[in-house]
Amino acid sequence: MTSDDFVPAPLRRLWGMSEPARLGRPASLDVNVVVAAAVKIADRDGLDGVTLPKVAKSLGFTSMSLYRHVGSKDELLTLMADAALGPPPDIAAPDWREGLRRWAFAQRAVFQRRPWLTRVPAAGPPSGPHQIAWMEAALAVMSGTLLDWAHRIGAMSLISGYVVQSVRQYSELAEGRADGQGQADAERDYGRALARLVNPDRFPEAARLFSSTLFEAPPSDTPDEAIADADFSLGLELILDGIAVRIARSDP
Amino acid sequence: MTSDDFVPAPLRRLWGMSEPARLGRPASLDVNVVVAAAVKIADRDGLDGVTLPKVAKSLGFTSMSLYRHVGSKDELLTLMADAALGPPPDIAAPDWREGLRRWAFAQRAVFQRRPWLTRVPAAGPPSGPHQIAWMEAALAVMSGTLLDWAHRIGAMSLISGYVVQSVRQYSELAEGRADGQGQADAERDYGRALARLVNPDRFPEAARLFSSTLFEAPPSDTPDEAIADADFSLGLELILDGIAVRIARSDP
DNA sequence: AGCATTAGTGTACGTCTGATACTTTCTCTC
DNA sequence: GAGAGAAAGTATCAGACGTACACTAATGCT
Repeated sequence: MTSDDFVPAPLRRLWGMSEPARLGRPASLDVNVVVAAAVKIADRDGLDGVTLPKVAKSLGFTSMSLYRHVGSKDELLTLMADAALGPPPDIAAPDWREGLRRWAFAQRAVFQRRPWLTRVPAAGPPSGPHQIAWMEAALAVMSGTLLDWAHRIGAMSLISGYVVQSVRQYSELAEGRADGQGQADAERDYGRALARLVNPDRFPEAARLFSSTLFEAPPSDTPDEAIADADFSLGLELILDGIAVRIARSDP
Repeated sequence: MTSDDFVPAPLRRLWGMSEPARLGRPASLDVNVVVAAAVKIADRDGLDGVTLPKVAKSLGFTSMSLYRHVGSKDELLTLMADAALGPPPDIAAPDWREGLRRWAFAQRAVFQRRPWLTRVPAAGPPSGPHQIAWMEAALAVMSGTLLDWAHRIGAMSLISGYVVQSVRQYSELAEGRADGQGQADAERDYGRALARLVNPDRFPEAARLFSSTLFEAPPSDTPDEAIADADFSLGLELILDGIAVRIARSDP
């Protein structure tokens, strides 16, 4: 409708540039209220629990009223994602490697707190103010290196993608268990079931894997969280090693 | 119900161990037919297009009839995922690095052909025969290295997660565009829009990025596919570098 | 004072998953 | 060779969801 500086409406909403509208009936609702209510529901019921009727009801309005403020459910999801991400913490570190490590762990902490964030479909490249702030943090960490822009973005996306992927996978598996079974127990059962199904002639390596002790009892006093942390770090350090190679290579 | 070897029903269906049932009315439908129909619909309409009524209708049955064969929609998705993945191609290669690279590209090709595969929620660890076959292929490639099991699985998951993540991201963005706009054009618009929104005081690095020429015209004769391939390779080679470091380290 | 403008509502439609209780069609046993 | 019993497929139904459309209600500008 309006065109303050040729910025489209969804972006204006993302960046909080909505003018309060000087004519007609004043709104008792605004984007931020709607988004906050939606986030609260997602925190409680997951992403599928977020429906327009439920969000509206939690605010004492009808479903259709929301469309005055968000345009579509997909847009609501985008707004929720940026709001729920929040600003990045301070990750000041002595070197790029420690900085990126902290960045990854900080992002992971946010996603673990709100696993539904990892399932919001990306409607476009990162565009929200919080997303940009996280981006800034990662770029700042790498600003001392000799990497070019493409590699900086590549490294950042790789890490960020890894974090998303690993948290989503972990939370999907945790949901799949659902009963009181812990990760360690589930892995043991998994290993045993597949040891019976996997034919050593067709799948020699996999058979060796499933008859190895890898899935059997971890010392049992190891909490699930520690296993998950170790798995996560293993992949992350691998990525950081790769980035290190690249940095060393661009420094003659 | 039955208990051939204490293998639960969903796994029996995955591995094609269904006994034809010797009593009662014989089935005119079976799991494979249902799954094949569902896959065909997913290929045409995406994952959200797969609904029990539609699958049933395409076979000339009613929705409820499917429950005789699949148990739940989630189970159907799991079955679809393994069926659609298909067996891995031959990726024989002179060394682990080339082998993993081919493995990654092969997986990417499958996912690009069926982007909905990247959105099937993981109901459990990889358990289907095709998933195991792909696993076998990756493990075989690494069998010459000195990595321990944990690192082999870690490397494999990292690559596989990267492939999934990057194809999903790419296809989500492509859907988001929807109009005839290509990737290059969209990136240019994105860069310009954000150059206006990003305040250089709050986000100095990001501002430099968006005012850099990175998002501006790639030579314009570069097809979208080539951009995507280059982005994908950049991340993949980074990961492979990381694995190389790890392999070198375990070889004294 | 009253009109253009904006906020929020009511209703309706087509869609989905899955529960329950049924009819139909087959094989195995007597 | 005839039913008994078991499994396959159906009919109907309830509760939800997203959103299009046309409506009423409330306000500030002129």
